[in-house]
Amino acid sequence: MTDQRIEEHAVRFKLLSHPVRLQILDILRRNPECVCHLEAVLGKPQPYISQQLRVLREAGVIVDNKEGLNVFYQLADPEIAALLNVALGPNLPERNGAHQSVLSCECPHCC
Amino acid sequence: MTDQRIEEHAVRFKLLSHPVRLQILDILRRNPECVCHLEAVLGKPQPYISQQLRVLREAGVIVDNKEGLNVFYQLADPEIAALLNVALGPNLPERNGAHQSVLSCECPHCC
DNA sequence: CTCCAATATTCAAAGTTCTGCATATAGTGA
DNA sequence: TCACTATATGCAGAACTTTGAATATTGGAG
Repeated sequence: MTDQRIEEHAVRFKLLSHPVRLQILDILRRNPECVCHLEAVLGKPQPYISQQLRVLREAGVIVDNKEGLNVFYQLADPEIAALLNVALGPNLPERNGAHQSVLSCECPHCC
Repeated sequence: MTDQRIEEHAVRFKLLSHPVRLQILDILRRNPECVCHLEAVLGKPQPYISQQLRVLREAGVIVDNKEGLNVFYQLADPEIAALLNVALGPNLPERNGAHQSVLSCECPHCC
């Protein structure tokens, strides 16, 4: 294992070592979601969510998808998905694909 | 997934997000090793290695085993082992159990 | 074009982690 | 006992992260 490869893996783990980012990834591994949805679920201010999304986006772990005014993010990294499966448990079929609407989110997917 | 469980997982990932700690864990998942061995392999000062070992020990991820003057550490956390398997690749049978002696380490296991 | 809603960016203060260095402890053998 | 070797601890400055607040951008509706 070269030093550089170790360093890359450490950087990856650092992305997962922040509670809000970890929770975002746990949500996004089930479905693509818009920022307002994450804001509603996590109960954190929108600029704060956007900042964490930026960190994940710039690391290549998630990708964004614009739909009108809304931006939908989704997990785009199979290795991260595998780590989440091991750490948090598998992304169960009944959760998978079943989009959970959230009262306080008014985006087209929730309403 | 409760906030507290997310927090616990984030703390776990943080342990793995440091290059020296990650390298230590990658070595220890193969064999128990003494501090002088890690010092020789990693090329870092001994107090620095001991400090990172302390972080891992206090988190319950490794345990220590005194043999005379030497202290041998080994991985003691199956979940961390599983994460390392996914991230760094499996701990291969031919590596497993075959202790790699290191020239600059003078401990009883290396000499 | 103008306004509004959704998201992104910037910046700075507070907190945390990293790292090096000096020093402490504990076990062993003479 | 004393000296020596292996390991552990404490501490402080530098570097990095986190978080909040203000502000900017972008796209759609009217």
